[in-house]
Amino acid sequence: MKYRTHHCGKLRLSDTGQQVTLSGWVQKTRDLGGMTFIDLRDRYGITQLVFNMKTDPALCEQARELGREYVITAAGQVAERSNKNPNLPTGDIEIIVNSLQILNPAEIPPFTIEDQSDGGDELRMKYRYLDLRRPPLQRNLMLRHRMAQIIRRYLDDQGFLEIETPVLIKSTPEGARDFVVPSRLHAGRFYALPQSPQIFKQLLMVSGYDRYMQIVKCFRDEDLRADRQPEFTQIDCEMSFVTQEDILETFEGLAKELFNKVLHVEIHGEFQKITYEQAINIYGSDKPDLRFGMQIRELTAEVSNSEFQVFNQAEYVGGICAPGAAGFSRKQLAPLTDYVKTPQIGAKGLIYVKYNENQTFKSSVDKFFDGPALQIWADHFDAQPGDLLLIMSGEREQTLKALGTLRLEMASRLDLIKPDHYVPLWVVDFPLFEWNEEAQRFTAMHHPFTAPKPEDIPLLDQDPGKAHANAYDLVVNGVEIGGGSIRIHDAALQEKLFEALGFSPEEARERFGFLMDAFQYGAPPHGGIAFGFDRWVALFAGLGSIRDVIAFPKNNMARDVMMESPASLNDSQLNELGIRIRKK
RNA sequence: GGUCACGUAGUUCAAUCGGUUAGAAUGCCGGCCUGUCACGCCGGAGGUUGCGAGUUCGAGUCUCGUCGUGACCGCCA
Repeated sequence: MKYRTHHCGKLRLSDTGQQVTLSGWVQKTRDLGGMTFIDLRDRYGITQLVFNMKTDPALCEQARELGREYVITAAGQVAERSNKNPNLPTGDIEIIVNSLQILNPAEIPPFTIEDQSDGGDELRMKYRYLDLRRPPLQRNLMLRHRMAQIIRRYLDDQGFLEIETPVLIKSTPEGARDFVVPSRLHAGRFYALPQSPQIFKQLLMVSGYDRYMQIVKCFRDEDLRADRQPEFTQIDCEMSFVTQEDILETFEGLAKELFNKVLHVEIHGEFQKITYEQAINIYGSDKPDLRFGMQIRELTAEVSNSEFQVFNQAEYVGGICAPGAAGFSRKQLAPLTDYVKTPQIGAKGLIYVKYNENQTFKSSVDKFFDGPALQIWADHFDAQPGDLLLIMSGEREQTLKALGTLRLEMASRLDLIKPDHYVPLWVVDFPLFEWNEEAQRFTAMHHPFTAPKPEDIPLLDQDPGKAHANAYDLVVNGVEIGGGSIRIHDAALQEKLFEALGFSPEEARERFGFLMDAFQYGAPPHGGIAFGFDRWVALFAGLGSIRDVIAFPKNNMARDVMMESPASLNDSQLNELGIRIRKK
């Protein structure tokens, strides 16, 4: 027998009269008594089957017994409908069925398999294989597939080779926590799963594969978020004999290709570039959303000589100008103040200045600042009558960060963010190091193989915190899509960096000796980039969470609630691995 | 490690200030129905209010603990 001659999205009016066979899932039965309609679904669409009590009562009775999600094969003749359904691509036709076979009955599913399911997140995750039957999820996975194809083709055209790297590797001291795999053949030793193929792609450069790419799983044992999974997919790339400019140009091309082919969005001209420092000062974030303005402006100098102690004692005073928001009532301002004072944001307070339409001012600091003083502030923000200034003060870094969060919050409250609007940009000149309070030492901001800017190499000894790197991120609409750097290709400089990061020479040798050895044998200058593929797909799908662009994701406790992983091992497995579980 | 929210019928939700028999929609089951496509109409079944303790004359509602789910902070080179 033949299961199908066509799929369920295929048949049109022009196929009328054909004898066809379709297979799929019963989406819905509509039993009218004398006749029964069945919507048959596969991943291509829905086709209506029709059964008539008058022409074939036995078959019609059989059709009435079908439940939701039964898997069936139906054969029959394509016929024009007397009542057409304009909402369905196949809505002009139906199949007058003359043979029906149940391939597999189905339990009643715990939620509806429709565009808008009635099921909650928890239930849909537990029955992920049912959720994946729904068209929105199928569209997401198809989008993901299509983007992967475009990426491979584009990079192939550019001469990149896709080369696989190992998944069982060695734990490295820097960066995220490693997922670890015990070795049976070497009891007491462990592999680690790669946080990224970083070292391997650099070794491939040493080996002369001057353009490498891979769409590859990476693993990080850290706490999860809506846009973070313990295993996730990177578009991992590396190039030799290139400058930062060469890399940005190449991958700007990739980004434009994806925008164009997938979203039909044409991005004209070069992507904006701003430095890390600018991003922090103007947007309070290293991944700014440039779909709207409302830039942060510093006011520290302007407010320094007042009676207002809060400002006088602050390292930093700054704010944003919310356009047209002077009409905010007390009822709207109070929750905003509460919002910035939540522990997550950690601001001490929020000062507002209403620049009224009649050019007067009303502020929460009227006691300390008169009209002319506030006018200076307003001018500083290029505020128009009708705007609302929101000011915060405190420690510089923390206040900028809080202002950045407030900026996003206000944009959403004022509805300033247009969907289907995309503003990509490069954030460049990241600091080489950041101070880690917990470890009381510098850690690499990007990773320990990132090259310092040549002019900053002397700073490694004098003031490492001030050194910048040839490191860059691609940011779109406030989402960090990818990042990379020019790498160190000199063994001596690499050694110096390990030293700056606080590794003893022995430690560096133990962990990365093979890399430094490799650099002794003719390492080309090289650099690269890695993109968060899941995030990129989610961005294009218009989703805030990457879960729905991953077929089988984990929940926010890193559990797979469908298969119930992670799970215990039995004693014989543990014995074989030489592992004993410590109680509590 | 921390903060917050939620957990009631298969499902999505409701239940006033702590008050009497925990409701609705949808799904499900049965019946009727020949042009439906959110089919319609009639009827029916369906509940350990996540779990445990406490306060109270009385707890879905308040308190504590616990488990689960989600969001965020820390963390994520």
